[in-house]
Amino acid sequence: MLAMNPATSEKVVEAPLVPVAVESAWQAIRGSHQILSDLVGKDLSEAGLPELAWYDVLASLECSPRPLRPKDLLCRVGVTKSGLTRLIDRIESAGLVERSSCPSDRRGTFIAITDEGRQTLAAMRPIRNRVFAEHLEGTLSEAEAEAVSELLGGVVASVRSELEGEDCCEV
Amino acid sequence: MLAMNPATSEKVVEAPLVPVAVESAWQAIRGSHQILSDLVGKDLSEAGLPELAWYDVLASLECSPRPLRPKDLLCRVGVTKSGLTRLIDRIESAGLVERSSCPSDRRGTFIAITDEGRQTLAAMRPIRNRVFAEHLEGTLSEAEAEAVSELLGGVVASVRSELEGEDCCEV
DNA sequence: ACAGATTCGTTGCGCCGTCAACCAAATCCG
DNA sequence: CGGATTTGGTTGACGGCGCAACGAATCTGT
Repeated sequence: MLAMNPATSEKVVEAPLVPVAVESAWQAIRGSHQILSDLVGKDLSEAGLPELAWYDVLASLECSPRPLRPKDLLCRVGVTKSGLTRLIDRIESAGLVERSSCPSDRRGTFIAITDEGRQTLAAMRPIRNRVFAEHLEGTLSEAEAEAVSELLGGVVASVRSELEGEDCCEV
Repeated sequence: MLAMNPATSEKVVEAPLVPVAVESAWQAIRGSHQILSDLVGKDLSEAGLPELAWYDVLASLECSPRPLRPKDLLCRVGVTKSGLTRLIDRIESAGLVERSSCPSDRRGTFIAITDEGRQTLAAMRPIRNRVFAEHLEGTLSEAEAEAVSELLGGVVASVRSELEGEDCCEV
């Protein structure tokens, strides 16, 4: 109702106009994230791992050559400091990790994966992989997966660099 | 340690082996989802919209030609029945939507967006769009966004069709 | 050396979400 | 029709998470 004479004005709106492609890309990201998280989370929880985040913690701990501290884990899991404290509490009381004190910094805590934690992780890994293998078979070729990884990885890197060390860090 | 003679066995492992591209695509999906949700959620909440999900509800209600009921909204937002009930509770007590009874099915409830809800949505839309415009500018071209939408949209559709009407439906 | 600022991890509080149970209404089917 | 099943939405109990405040340890600058 405001644009009375479109022939004389090239841009009648100055609000940022997001192309439909971006909008639907965003919806696709949300959708795929939710559906895949659900799938993996459900299978893992049926196999005995209560939360998807446990997997991230255990995997990060196992593949790291040196002992990790909560602050190192912060970037690998999508929670805040306090959330991480309680997450570790739970995993520890399940016997999969162990806290120990860090000698070089007496505020710090080392989080170490236990043998049981390693066994659990070993049991969960194929389950997790099977979900991807089964549900992406024939839908997302390796080349396509690489393209997704390239494009979205670029987005993540770009946004991270804009925020310039606000908090995150990623793998 | 098990594969003693790789020359004579083509496949030594039978556990599903997920290609690295799929793994990193998954990480990219998670990362981009988290970082973009954070960005949008933070901007919207600073502008007065407490949760990102409110936007989805309001937008769904506004663009629908006919009145919607909770069960219709279930697919648009990533929550369960009970979660949706309470979500609507909150939005309603903020005055942005209104419940009314559905005449054709007396178990049902109509959720209608109020004028205030429409105003709020109108105020939020450009804020949300600005986030994408600013942070994807120069990082994700329209063609690339389309590619992402195509690939991940395909994944979503494929998985949904496998699950064959388990629950979700999507836009 | 020392006061102030910063970092690391924990904790109290409140909000939000799921699960399971529930009630009411509708649908199915002999 | 009339009982059994299914569907739509709400509620109670419970658990996870973020925010803000805290205490302890470290770092900084003079």
